[in-house]
Amino acid sequence: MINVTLPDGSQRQYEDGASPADVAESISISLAKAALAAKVNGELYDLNRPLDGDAEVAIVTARDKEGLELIRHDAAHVLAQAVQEMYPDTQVTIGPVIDDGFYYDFAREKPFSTEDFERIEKKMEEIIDKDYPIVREVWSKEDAIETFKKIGEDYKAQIIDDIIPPGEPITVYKQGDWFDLCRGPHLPSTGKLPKAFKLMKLAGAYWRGDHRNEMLQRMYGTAWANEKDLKAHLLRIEEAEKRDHRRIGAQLDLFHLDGTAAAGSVFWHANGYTVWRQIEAYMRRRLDAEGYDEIKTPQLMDSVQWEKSGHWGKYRENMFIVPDFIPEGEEGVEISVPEDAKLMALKPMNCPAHVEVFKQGQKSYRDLPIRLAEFGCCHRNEPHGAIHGIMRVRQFTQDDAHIFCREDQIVEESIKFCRLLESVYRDFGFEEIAVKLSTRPDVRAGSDETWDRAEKGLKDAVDAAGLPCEILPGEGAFYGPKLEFQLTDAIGRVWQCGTLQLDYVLPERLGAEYTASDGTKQRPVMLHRAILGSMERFIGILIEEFSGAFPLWLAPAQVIVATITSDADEYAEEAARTLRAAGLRVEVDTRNEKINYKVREHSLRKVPVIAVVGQREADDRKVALRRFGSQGQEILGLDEAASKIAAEATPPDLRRAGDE
RNA sequence: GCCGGUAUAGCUCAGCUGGUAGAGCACCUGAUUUGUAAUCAGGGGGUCGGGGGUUCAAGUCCCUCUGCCGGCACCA
Repeated sequence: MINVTLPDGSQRQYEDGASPADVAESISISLAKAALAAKVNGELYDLNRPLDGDAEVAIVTARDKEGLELIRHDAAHVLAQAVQEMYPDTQVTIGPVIDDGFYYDFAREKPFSTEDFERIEKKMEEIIDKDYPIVREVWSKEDAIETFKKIGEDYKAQIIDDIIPPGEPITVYKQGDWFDLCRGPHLPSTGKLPKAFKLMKLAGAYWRGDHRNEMLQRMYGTAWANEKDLKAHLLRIEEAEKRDHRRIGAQLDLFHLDGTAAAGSVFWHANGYTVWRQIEAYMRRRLDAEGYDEIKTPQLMDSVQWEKSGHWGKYRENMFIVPDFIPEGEEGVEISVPEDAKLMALKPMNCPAHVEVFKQGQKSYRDLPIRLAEFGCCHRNEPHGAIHGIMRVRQFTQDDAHIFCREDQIVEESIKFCRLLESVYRDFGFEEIAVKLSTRPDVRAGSDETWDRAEKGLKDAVDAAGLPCEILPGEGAFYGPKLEFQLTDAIGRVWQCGTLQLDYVLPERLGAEYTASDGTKQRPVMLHRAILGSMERFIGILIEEFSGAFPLWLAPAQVIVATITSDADEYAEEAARTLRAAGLRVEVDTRNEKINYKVREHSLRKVPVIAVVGQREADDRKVALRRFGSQGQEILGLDEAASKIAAEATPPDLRRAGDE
């Protein structure tokens, strides 16, 4: 007999060899029906896998996180089986669970088409209807490799060969005639898989994620516990697409992109640039208050400078090179660059230039830390497939700064930075920030003691700012560890925004030094840091975060004064003057249109406040305010309205200053 | 850069098996002076992404280049 402890603490006895399925059945018929797998002493078990002895058992159903993952994992297997039955010339590779679903990578000469999806889904449903038992088998590594090789599954054989240590057994799951290498666990049979899945997209993916390998065909799918959840998910995607910054950027006339005229560079329109200017002004105030010195450095620098910094050797293929010469010859004639032309490069980053500024004159230990900030416009020749809206561009402006400090100042400066970043993100409405700490890579500069101090310094800084942090071992730059601060866009794509990187190397390479208290020359440590990351990316994320309905302080047009009849035109202009005098961005709409039409149009533009004026308001010197997102109206005296809206439109940092 | 898809009016899109382009919105003109999410009528606008080919004839078929979209790789 074996003793089983259930999650509620109660105990039951079972025959030797009993499985979680027996446990579920003994509890209730409905639980037996809903059971997908079990947690046995914390480890996930197949429902029919016999218990090894006394155990704590929790039955997993579709309502558990693990249950949903099982469903998705099985959906991937059923997909693979369906595809191989329909296209026998296909090899399977891997098919993991991801957020909201799964994917499976197939190797096949001929490309699949999304038009095949419907037929594949039908085939998957057939496999579910056949209700094949899913059977776990334990094979030896050698047998497995031989078997998979024999049936032409070279990728599988390779996976087993590479991943499984010699002599260790592997598990194989069979469903009908089809089987796959898999750690498991799985559902007891294919019939348990809810018909609440959908194939979503087709994409290329390199075998093992390495671009030197062949490209496989990846099928993405989504799978849920029931049809209702699936529908809800599809609806969420649809809603998220409406928030796409590229779409809203066009709708609200914020910016445009022209891949032919300037691939990967943004044409900012007045509306979008107004948002930019508010953000820039805000950041400038925050930096001023934190003791930064704002500077401006050259766009083009001699290649010699980039050689010194090390960028020329390592990152040249991502830099825009500009030969410094005067073209000769007739108009329309091909320009040839003289061989002896000096080469310049558009800056891909600001650091070397900031070191140059630091190096001017003598620096004492008393001067440190020196914090040099720049809204630096950088160019990077990104791979074409990487460009994405305004999130990943080839010309972008960083809210960059470099802190030159002594080693004993690192922790304090890092803490100050994390606190500032946290406060800034909060001001923009971001509560959840993902923080990653990338630690020392195998190949690195500097001693272990230095790395110990640096990594601890960054970790202490994040902790002090009260931010949760994930460690990415070995992901740091060769010159130092780094913190990355990530935000998520509407579709769930994660973007790096803020960063803090410790650097002992560049000051050395470029010869930055200060005079220490004992009169010796010392190297400063350099902290590369950005809060927003790039203006472009950050604004892109803001657009998606707010669906284009910016908070009042950021909105391109804050108030629209809209007339009902032309009798109120003159008063509308006066109202606008009053509102503008209060510091607001105001537009007037005196067009010969119905008020319904105007309200609709400005609501679609997501203008925060519509001030309606008709004869009544003109007579009483009032305005009827309608807020974006609400139906009601508030009638206020003109002066009162101006001061009230202006107070609401105060940027968060100035509001705090005003409160104190 | 790689795999797949895609490109028609300012925008969103229609245009079957080849027979020299169409809708809605937007825009312009006129009428309408209107009280909180679309007033009515008329009008203008496209060398169908570029180049090449097949054909009596190409938006439609083929090749190629470019951009864009979805992934992958990359992201100092």
